[in-house]
Amino acid sequence: MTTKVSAPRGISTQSRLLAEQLRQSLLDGAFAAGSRLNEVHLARTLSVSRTPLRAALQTLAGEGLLHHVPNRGFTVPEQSLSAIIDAFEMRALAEGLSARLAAERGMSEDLRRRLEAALLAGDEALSSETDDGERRTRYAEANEAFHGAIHEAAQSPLIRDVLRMCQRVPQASAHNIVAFDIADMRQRNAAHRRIYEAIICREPREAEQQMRQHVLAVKVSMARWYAQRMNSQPAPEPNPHPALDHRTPVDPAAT
Amino acid sequence: MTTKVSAPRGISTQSRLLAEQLRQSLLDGAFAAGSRLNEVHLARTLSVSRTPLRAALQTLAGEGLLHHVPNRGFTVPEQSLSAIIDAFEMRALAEGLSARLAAERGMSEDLRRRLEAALLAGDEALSSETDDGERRTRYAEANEAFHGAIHEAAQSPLIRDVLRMCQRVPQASAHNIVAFDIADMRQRNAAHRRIYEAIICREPREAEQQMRQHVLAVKVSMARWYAQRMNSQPAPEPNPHPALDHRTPVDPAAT
DNA sequence: CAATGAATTAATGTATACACTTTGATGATT
DNA sequence: AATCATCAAAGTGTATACATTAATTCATTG
Repeated sequence: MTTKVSAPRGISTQSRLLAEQLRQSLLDGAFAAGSRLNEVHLARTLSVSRTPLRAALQTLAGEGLLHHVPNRGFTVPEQSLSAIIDAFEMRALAEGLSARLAAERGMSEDLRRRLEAALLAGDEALSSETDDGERRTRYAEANEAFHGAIHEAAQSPLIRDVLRMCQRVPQASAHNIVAFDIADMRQRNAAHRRIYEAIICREPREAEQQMRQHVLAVKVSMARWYAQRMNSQPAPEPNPHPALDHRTPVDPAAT
Repeated sequence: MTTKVSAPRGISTQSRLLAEQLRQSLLDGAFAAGSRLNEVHLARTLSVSRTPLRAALQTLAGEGLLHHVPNRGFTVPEQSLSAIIDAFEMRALAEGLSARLAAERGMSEDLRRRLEAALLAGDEALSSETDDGERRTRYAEANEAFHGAIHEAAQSPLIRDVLRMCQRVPQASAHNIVAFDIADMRQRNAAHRRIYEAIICREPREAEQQMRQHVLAVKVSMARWYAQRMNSQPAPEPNPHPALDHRTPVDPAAT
């Protein structure tokens, strides 16, 4: 009964915004694995109609972030431990290929600067004397910027999408560094520097090799962390994120 | 008008069937690269309403088989030569990982039989004295069965999806063997046998290595074929498919 | 005549009504 | 009491109308 043109439209469509928003929530683990997404409920919660919501869900299902069963709707897929390991293995190969291509194709001035900035940001995050949480956040950002610049340099939409697919297992995502202690981070940072060198010196094989080892090292950290966590805390609850209980609005400020 | 329940429904939904059908058409190259898909037209052609059609298109866009721009609809992405090469590189790594996991995790009796059957089918296709087209078709089937069995043995949904993503470049698809001559096929078949041996003997590294080389060899064949084709036949027309030629002309001014 | 811009047309995005399927509950029958 | 049939409730799938955005046409003007 509201007027048909209720919300002020931006340049993008509701579907796109919804997809983006939900993707982020899913990667943040806001929805419990295995849980079912109720369309009417979610639509009401987000103040949209079912049509754009469904469009977004279809997209995310295509990306593998959701599972769809014909007359039973969309569910959040549950990831086994082996699935997480596989995701790291795959990501190591894809990131390696990405680094190799970056070394082969060279980096633009702009990208090179971004890469160096990311390295410096990593250094700074490690040397600064803030509290642990803050350090993690800042290192995670630097880490993501570093890898992102390389992905861009590779100039391959396919690899970008493959990497995105690897991150559909949130634990294998590039911005997940929860498993790191400070020593880990230092080692990762050193590895970044070696990768950077290899790319700048245009040594494809070296870049690929270094990058693979780098990602596999992350895998080991993650596996170790998981093992500990499993022992001390038998019920691995999904990340209780801000206001993201699946019956509360995803983001109060989101319009 | 007709009653609402016009078509006899199967166990699946229209959206799913449409997605499947369109995916096949896209992989077969039935739609010209760069062409725009008109929803109303396509819906009429396929005798469905726009809603399930759009659902299918959303899914395919999520898979990367289509491109979507907000108020301009769905288009078939154009693949550059480098994109094709990248797809092979990525596929080589993913298939390699797949083979490695198959070797690590072992094959069930059923899968082993299927693998052997695929090998025999390959042998037979090569030794039989049918015409060339028939031989290709049969070899392509054997090839797909061989790789499919390995993918299944790897038991990794992620890798399966990554491989599917690699095949969104139709030229890099496992069932595309148009570039092969008989000598090529024999070499491929021999490689299959080596891969089989490695997997059965539970030698993960060997399996991975052999598989990578195998796929990269296919890449070389394909590249050679493409080069020839480009010289002799500058206008590579897309495969004219059944009743799906509704194409809206590509804007000639679009560069 | 070229260029610009309003009006027309077509195509996509969204809302909503309705049909179909699933699921859970209720009650009858054994 | 247990089992199964039937039905009600809720949820998903589809059709269609309408809104909005892009593309085209055509007239006006410099």
